[in-house]
Amino acid sequence: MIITRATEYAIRAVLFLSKHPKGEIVLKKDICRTQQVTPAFLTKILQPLIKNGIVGSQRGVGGGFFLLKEPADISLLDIVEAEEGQLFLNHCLVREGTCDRDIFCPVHGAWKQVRDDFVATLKK
Amino acid sequence: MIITRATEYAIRAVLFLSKHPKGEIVLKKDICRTQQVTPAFLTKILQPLIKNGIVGSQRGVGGGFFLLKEPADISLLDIVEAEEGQLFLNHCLVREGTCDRDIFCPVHGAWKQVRDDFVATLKK
DNA sequence: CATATCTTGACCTTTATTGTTGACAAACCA
DNA sequence: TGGTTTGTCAACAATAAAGGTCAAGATATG
Repeated sequence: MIITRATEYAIRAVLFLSKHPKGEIVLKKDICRTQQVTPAFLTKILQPLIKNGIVGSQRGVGGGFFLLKEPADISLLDIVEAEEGQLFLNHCLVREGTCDRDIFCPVHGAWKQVRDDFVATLKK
Repeated sequence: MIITRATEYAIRAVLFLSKHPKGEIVLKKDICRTQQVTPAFLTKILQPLIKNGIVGSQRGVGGGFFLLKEPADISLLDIVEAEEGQLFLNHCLVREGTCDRDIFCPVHGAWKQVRDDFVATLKK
């Protein structure tokens, strides 16, 4: 019940990118140097962010990465879900209807609320 | 970012125990039968609950397990923390002061709030 | 075309989860 | 007393997930 290091690095990378002027391209090695992560691993971590339209990339000489959104419009939830997939907390909630206990299980509703509250807080 | 199966079984076991009259001893095999978990694994799962004073046990003929608290006084957080240890969500929060970024990192405070809210919801 | 840089997928290592097993301790009963 | 039932505990094994590396390929620049 803890976010992965990949997610943690992703958050730091976005934070680092957000400190640069909008549209400015940041070199991978600059991110690595400041965030203490190897280039190979950072590459892997950035891909989900790119796929989810949070970060943009540019190849070739002078290429690198940059934010595609306003920093204020990026929530922790966006990054967490980009890296780890949709957030469920509890196995029963993974697929609605999978858990045949939802009708009588008093905890089912509680988990749903916990999840929803958690997601709501991360969105802020 | 999901609870383990061990925690999930623990919650079910507590739920099952709570359906029995207070103080009534429930056989391990009855818990196993109804919750689809092997006796050996259930034994392992129940130990942390016993160590944390949530469940009591009785050896010998007619022995088994029973709740030590009123069901209403047991929160999901009690069970989750018994099984998985204290909840942090984020590595920075694992040990206060470990993360030298807390002074300038805008996300640090956010995670702390997310964690606190999450814990508060689980307590209910 | 040569170089810099990102992309992709396969691969490897380490750690955590999910169980199982067997020796042992305590309660009960005859 | 001694056997039976049941919980306790620590070690072990299998599997899954996380953490991380690498090399071949694609694309932009000059």
